[in-house]
Order: sequence, then C-alpha cells, then structure tokens
Amino acid sequence: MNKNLPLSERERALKIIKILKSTYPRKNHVSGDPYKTLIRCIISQRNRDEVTDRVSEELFKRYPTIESIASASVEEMQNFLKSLKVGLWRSKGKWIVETSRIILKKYNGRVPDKFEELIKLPGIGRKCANIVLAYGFGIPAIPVDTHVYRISRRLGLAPWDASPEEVEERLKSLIPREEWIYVNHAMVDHGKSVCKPIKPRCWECPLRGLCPKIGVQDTSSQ
DNA sequence: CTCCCGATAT
DNA sequence: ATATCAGGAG
Repeated sequence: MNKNLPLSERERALKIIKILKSTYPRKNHVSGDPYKTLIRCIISQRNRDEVTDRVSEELFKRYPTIESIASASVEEMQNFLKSLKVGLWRSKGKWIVETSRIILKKYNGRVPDKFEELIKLPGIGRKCANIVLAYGFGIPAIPVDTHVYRISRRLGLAPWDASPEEVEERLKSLIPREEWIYVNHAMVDHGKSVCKPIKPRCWECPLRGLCPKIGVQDTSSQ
C-alpha cells in the first residue's frame, strides 16, 4: 500500500529519524502496566507533563487498583480530580471510572491490546489507543499527539492541512515499523525543547538543513 | 465546530 | 490578553 512513494521521501524521513535518534537517545520504554498507561493518558489530555505526573501519582495513591477505581462513583472521582486542580475534571472523572468498569467487566480486568477495542472505550481516542499499544504493550504504533502533529507537518512529512489520522498514516508509510514507537518519543522531546509551537528555536535545530519550515511563523531571535 | 477546565508560557 | 498544553466527545 505504500510502495509508490518516491524513494527520496522515505530516505528523507529516515534521515530525520536518524538525526533525532542521535539528538534524543531514548530507549523505547514499555511500562508493563497497560492499565496505568491508559489512565495516565486520559489524565494527560491537554495537560503539561508536570500536572500529569502529579495527578497520576495522587490518583494511584488514593485508588491503587482498577477495582478501587471502578467501584468509585463518577461524582466521587470528579471531585477528587477537581481537588487536584486538573482541567477537564468532569470529562476525565467520568471517563476514568467508566472505562475502568468496562475493562473490569467486559475484558476481565485486562486492557485489550487491539486498537479497534481500545478506541471504543470512553475517553480513549486514536492518540490514547496508540499510546496504550506502544507504551503499554510494546506494539508498533505511532501516537499522533500535538507535537507529532505539528512537527510532522512543519517538516513536510505530511501536508499542512492533513488531519491527525492522515499524519499517522503518512508517517506509517514513510517510516519502518521498528521505528514507529520511537517517533513519538523523539518528536515529543524535540517539540518541547526546540520545535515549539510558538517561537521555535530553528537556529539550533539539528534538522534545520532538512526542514522547509512549513507554517513556522517566527524563527528569529530568542 | 464547540465544549470541557485550570495553569502557564508568551 | 491570548495561545497552548501527551485530546475526545457530541
């Protein structure tokens, strides 16, 4: 399905991955706990990592098991999240409890390792489903979060008007399966430090020689 | 497309 | 004051 692409496109993608790897060396970490990965992913939506870390820790301290979360009422979970000052606490509280109940009852407490099943869970969309596959199970997947989305398009790896899903398919066609999980790691690291949404630090970017800077507004000064 | 939500970066 | 943050649902 992806054999008609010009070789140079894939070569460029490979070159990008190679440079990212030497800049942001990181082992593909598999959590070994898909359930915690999934809950963390719900909490992480539209949040900074520091918030996600803090809230996840408090959540699992108060509710150590899937059973304890599933048996909490939605309102109780919402109030708990609210007390921790997480944004979107109403949605997230509902999703965390309901998804946990479904996993417990329908899947006997085992998080499904199929995309089609994961995406049916409340609060689990494409990105979280792929996160669970990649980081919970170690199954090749490319979670397209805000960083992967932005950077892929700036690099011209996907059209500027592509949807997140289209970016995901495009990356999958360009990048060998063994590197899929790494893509998210690399672009998140790169996106937070250099290829930032506002005022990216293009002058110190290891990819500047390969980048058309699509959609980049301001590359000047600090 | 809008809403959900509070905190922080710019 | 506005944009953005490891998005997803209606």
